[in-house]
Amino acid sequence: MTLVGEGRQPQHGGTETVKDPLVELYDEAAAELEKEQSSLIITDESQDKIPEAPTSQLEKGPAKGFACLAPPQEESTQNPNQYIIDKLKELRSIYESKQGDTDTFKVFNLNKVIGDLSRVKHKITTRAQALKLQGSGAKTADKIMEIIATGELQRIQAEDTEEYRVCKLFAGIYDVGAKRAHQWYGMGLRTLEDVEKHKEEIRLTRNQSIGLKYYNDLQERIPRAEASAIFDKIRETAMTLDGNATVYIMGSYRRGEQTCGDIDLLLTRDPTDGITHAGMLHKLLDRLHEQGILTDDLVIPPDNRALEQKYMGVGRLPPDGKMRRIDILAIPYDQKGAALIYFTGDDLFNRSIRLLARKKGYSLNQRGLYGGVGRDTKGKKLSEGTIIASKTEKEIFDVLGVPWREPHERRRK
DNA sequence: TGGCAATACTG
DNA sequence: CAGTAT
DNA sequence: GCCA
Repeated sequence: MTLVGEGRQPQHGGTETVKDPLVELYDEAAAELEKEQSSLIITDESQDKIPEAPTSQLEKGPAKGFACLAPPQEESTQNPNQYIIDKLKELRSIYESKQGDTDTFKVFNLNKVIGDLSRVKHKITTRAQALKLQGSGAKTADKIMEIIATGELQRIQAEDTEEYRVCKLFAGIYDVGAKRAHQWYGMGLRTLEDVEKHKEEIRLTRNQSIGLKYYNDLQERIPRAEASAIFDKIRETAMTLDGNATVYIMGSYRRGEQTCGDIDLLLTRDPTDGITHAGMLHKLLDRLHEQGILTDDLVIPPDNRALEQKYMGVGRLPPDGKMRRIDILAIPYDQKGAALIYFTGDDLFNRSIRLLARKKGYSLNQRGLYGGVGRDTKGKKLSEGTIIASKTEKEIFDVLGVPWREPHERRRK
């Protein structure tokens, strides 16, 4: 066991050559890591040999567009394009609240642009520069130029309607998305009080009621120190159940962010003594309820003996902390690496690295990296394939030729 | 012009 | 299956 | 919305 010392490592593994002109940046980033977060996350990254890559579709590494291959973002320095980023985020928020299929991908695309924009260190002033950003085409470049020229974006003002605002309010309720939000708007609802008042007619689900009940608390970010305190309590409780339990805190906390959207925990246990964590999650949940840490369950794992389970719920720092979203993922010990990647995110990084895996003939999910995956002509998965790597993050990164990225380097901002 | 990550739960 | 969530 |  080493403390977060997954270690930095060569630029690429496997057979691919990912050219990376900014190697120095990695070293700088590495030098400035080793922060408080380290002490809490214990990752056992044993150095297993890396299996050979399957016959790859790609001769040379993908040239661009993979956030997981891009150099880490600079810390602290105020971004010179912040005002552009802010406007694009507003636009993204509008697309998010729409229902159409294409809107989803506009969001997807804007995420790329915003990601690249927050990574770029020079101020964008020309259309040519705007066009160079990843995910930025003619339309986006025009928008960026408009923001530069006027400080505004007409598109935003046009779409900033009552319906948009109300739907955004509704979609803040857990288990309410764009569809239901617009549906309720169409029924004439305008406020959270309206929703409460008409809960029978609109057949508010159990989870939506919970989401509504704690609306304000759940909208708030969680201070890092509080997340840490909740994590400590839960870990202690787990340790009383089984001294060999392993509990990690993941998500935005592991990425080193100062506030977290929710608390993501990972639960597992080294089975070398013949004992697994089977059944442990349910016991843990019971204790956490007794302790007043957990107050409401959103999704309880159906099979309490399974090694892989996902719990979603609401809880707080007792006795009277604000209500927080808490997820606990139990996973088989040997899938720790893949689970760490999945649960650490961020989502853009995950999508990027999964896309890269697929392009190289693998498939990556929360359980591991698979080779020999059968896919139809459209890329739809037909067969599972065989597991290639899953124990450590590094092992998976190596096979994919992804330069090592510390958790705090996996965020787009 | 089709694809854009991959998977699980609820009603 | 549609919708939501991670 | 962008890109292969």
